[in-house]
Amino acid sequence: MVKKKPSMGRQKIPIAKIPKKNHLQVTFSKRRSGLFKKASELCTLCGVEIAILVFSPAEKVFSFGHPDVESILDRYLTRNLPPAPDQSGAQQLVEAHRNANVRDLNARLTQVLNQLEAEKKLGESLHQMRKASQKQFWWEAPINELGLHELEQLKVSMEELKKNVAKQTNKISSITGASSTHYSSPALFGVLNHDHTGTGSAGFFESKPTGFINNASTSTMPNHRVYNFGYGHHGLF
Amino acid sequence: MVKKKPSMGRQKIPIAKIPKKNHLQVTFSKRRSGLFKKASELCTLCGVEIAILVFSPAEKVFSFGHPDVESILDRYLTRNLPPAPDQSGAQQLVEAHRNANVRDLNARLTQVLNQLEAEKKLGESLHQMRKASQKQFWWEAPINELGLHELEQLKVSMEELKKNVAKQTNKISSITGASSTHYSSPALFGVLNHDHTGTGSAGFFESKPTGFINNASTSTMPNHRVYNFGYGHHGLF
DNA sequence: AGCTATTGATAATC
DNA sequence: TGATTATCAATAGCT
Repeated sequence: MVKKKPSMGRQKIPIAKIPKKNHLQVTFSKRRSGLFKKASELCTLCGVEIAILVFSPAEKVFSFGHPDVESILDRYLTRNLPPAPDQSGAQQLVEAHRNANVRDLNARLTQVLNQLEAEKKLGESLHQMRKASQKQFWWEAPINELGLHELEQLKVSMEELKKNVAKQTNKISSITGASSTHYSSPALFGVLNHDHTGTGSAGFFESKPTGFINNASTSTMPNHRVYNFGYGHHGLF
Repeated sequence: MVKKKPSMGRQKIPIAKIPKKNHLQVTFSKRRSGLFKKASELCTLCGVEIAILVFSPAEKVFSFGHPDVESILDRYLTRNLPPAPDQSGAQQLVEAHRNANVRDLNARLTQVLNQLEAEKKLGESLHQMRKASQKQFWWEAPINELGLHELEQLKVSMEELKKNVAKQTNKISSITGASSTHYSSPALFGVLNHDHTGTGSAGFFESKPTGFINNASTSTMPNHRVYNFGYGHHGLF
């Protein structure tokens, strides 16, 4: 019998930046198509409109849109558009967008600062916890070296933390009138909910080239004139 | 003997508009979450920037963005819009100034976000440990429960946090201007969702046989903290 | 690009 | 809306 060599098959991978460039490229390609496929299914199943923009590190743009990217961006940007004096439509859009951007930035900054304050409290609790633990830097030791005693200490400490968390949580909740959602990812993602008039969609993979490429499939564009708003990178892991 | 009723489990469904409204709503919610999660994973794995806009039939907009929707839309729009044709020098100055402000804001925001991210990761790590600890003898198999990767993350997170909290705190304080530990600028926004919000249910270490997770979305929105490591979130509006 | 072994996502159900 | 289970779908590692 010839010994077959079944591939190792899929293996779990940590959700962290893939180090090997070529591997990353392959994964990017596969997962991007997977993402777009998911999006298209969601469009069909639920009759929603979706636009996805992906900026690869290589200055390429991949976009997905149903019915098309531009109309969705317009809907998004045009929401609550403040009346602007005399400007071209396009300029108006950009202008409004920029203003909205500044407002959002300010709002977010303040909000994040608040949140940070809360998180810092948590961190402080952690600090206390650590102190409560007899072993000072237990987490810096290999996990397998942790003994039963240390782990018991950890448990006690976490109970302490829980109380602080609950307290802090109440504080936050009362300060802010929570009533919205948000999502987050490695760095963080916001969810905006807006009232908006719109109708269901009809077609599926229609595209509306307006000078850009875009389809329900992948589209790319060269990157000219990068207007960077000063964004760094993410990645603590 | 009561006959058990194992669910039929997942069944294949045709990719066509779901007729039943409530069913559609459920599917939309689930798949939207899945889509956003996939996107976030892609962000992390490949270091790309992604924005997703979803217009639900219910007139709502759900957006996902890393680092954030606005900056990505900016990149997309500025690339596809022609440079402003004719502007007065003064206008240009105003523009530049405003852009500088935006850049500063973005820089500060990014900085704070990075720290917040670290804090959140730590919180998530603890959350995971708590969950694992609900099982009686978690310390006997912590590595299996959490996974080596997660444990490594925990370690890194805590080291990161320890180093940053004090340092960043000072930075933030100076940026904010006056107050050091104070919830300032109550501008015009307001929801702050905290990760560790408790529902008033059992605490961290209460021995509830049934696994429970503290969720605290205030209104009608889902809480996606259930994700794996590194899933923090924040609110916007 | 194709092929599988696995992991991961999710439809059905409570 | 959240949790659980049984399946189905996506994809990591190879060729």
